[in-house]
Amino acid sequence: MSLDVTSTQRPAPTRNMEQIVSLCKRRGYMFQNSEIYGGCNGFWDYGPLGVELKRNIKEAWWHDMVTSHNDMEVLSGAPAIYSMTGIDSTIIMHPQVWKCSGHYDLFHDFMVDCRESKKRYRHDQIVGRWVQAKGKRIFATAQTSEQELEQLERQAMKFFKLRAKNKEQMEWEGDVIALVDLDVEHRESVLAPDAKSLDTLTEPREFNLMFKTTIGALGGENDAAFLRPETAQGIFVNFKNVIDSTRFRLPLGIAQTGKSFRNEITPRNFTFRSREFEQMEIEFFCHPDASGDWYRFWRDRRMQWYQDLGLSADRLILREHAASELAHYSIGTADIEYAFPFLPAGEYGELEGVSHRGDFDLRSHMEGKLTKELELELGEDGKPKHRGSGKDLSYRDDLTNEKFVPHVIEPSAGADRAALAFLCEAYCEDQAPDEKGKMQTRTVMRLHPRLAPIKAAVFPLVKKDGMPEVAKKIYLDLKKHFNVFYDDKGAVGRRYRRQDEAGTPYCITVDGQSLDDQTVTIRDRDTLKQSRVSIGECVAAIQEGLASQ
RNA sequence: GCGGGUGUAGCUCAGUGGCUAGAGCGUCACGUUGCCAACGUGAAUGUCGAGGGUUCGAAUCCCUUCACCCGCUCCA
Repeated sequence: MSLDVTSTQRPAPTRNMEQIVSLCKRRGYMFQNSEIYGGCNGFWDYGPLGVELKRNIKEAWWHDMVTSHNDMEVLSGAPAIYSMTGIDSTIIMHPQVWKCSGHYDLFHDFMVDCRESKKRYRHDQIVGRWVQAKGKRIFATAQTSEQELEQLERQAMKFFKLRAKNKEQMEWEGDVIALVDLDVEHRESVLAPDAKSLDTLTEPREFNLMFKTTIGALGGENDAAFLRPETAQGIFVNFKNVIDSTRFRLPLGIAQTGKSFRNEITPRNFTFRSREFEQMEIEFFCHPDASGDWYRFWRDRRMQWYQDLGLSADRLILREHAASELAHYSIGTADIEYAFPFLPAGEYGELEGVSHRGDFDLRSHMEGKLTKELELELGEDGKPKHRGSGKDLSYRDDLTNEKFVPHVIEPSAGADRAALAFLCEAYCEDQAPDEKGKMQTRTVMRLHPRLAPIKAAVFPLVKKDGMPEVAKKIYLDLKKHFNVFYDDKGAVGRRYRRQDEAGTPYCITVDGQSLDDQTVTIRDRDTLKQSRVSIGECVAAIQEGLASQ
């Protein structure tokens, strides 16, 4: 006897971030880290349900991209057959890795704040020039840009309260010089780029965007190392090892999941901007001539993956970076972005970046840190600023005998951001009838069955007449295949609703009829429909559900 | 880093100097229950974010600090 349910159509989900955060805490998806001590800014923990969700996401990714990859046939949209494999590298690596990758220089910016305008600037991006008018001499500044000269003039005119026609009253002296090169004793003459009064800039302060640590119990400054800010470099530095230790041939993708660390300046938006986060990255190595086609293949394939696991196409966009944003060696970079509920309408947050990186990374680890123009960056002494490994990371095609430095396509996804997006997408309040047939609000997490922390719950309809015994046996049988949950407490309707909030796609109920004919009902989370199957068919029925959609 | 807001039970929140800090939901036990949370009875639950101060007395006023949210900034 199945219920007569009318609310099968899917209403527009309520997407209130506060309610989602509240449910995450209440049901054990996510907790603030070190909460009993007041929390730790930018760090979040996964609870009993959250850890299963995140594991399922990572396992789905690894399964879909790596272990189940079909390397015998050309995939739809792919230029050719290709191989996939994986590695697992350490979080702490040789410090030179980050110097050659560019992270060391980029992640060590000195910043100055303006006390008046509250703006923050990179210290090395401010330039200025001495100027004198009305008997006063100041150092007017502007941010480095194409219009920096006009900006300087405008800043100075504003300060001296001069009209455009009187601007010749200003006497400029010397060339435009970087603020970095200005003598510190002149600080009180500096007019900040957006200030009206003098001397409003703070001391330059170092922003360590990488987490610094020390190798060795007695280590000092010479033993400084960094927690990786991305997993990608572990793949690049192991490229040669993978090629030499296997019989893989290009094109080849090497996958890795793992924690990365960045000192985000502003951790914000629940887990979206965390300082410790987990990545799922692929570095796909291919021949330079085909790299454009592979880039488009991966971009589209990764976009489709999120949709296959339930993210709505309406809330996903593929944002191609403009040509002006790209390093000149790159054919393209596309961000896969999701309309998170904490963002204003029309704005999207990045889930994954797919970029064409040319041979930048492998060459950097061969020769040393490269500029964006792919030239070796030199220090003041004319030697390489950061010396590479000197190892030959090029690839020899043993069929054509051609030797080349492979190009790389990098689909780089955030596991925590994916988890957050799936949770946001899944959160839904709909209407379901109570025992009197009156419609009640129901909170349900419509997670894809593959991602759902618990695949099925098993209930005896009532806690008597031998039903618990039958249900427990089914529970133990299912447990060999899936993460399942047993509950015999309270009214069955309440048990259903609890599973709805946990996102459990199926509830199996043992009732009076089960005792006679060895059948049970399976209730679908989204439609509330029940179907009756024999006890022996339960595993197959759930497996079918996991495979569908 | 700046400005604004918030912080009281697992969750949502009430409580603006005066009894032993409350409510709803949730949780647990027993009973009831034969399919969608709100039937009965009973129970547990709080460093009032943390530290310090003022006061006879502080969840409440003051200072410091931490976290979260919003807006700048940042997003390499």
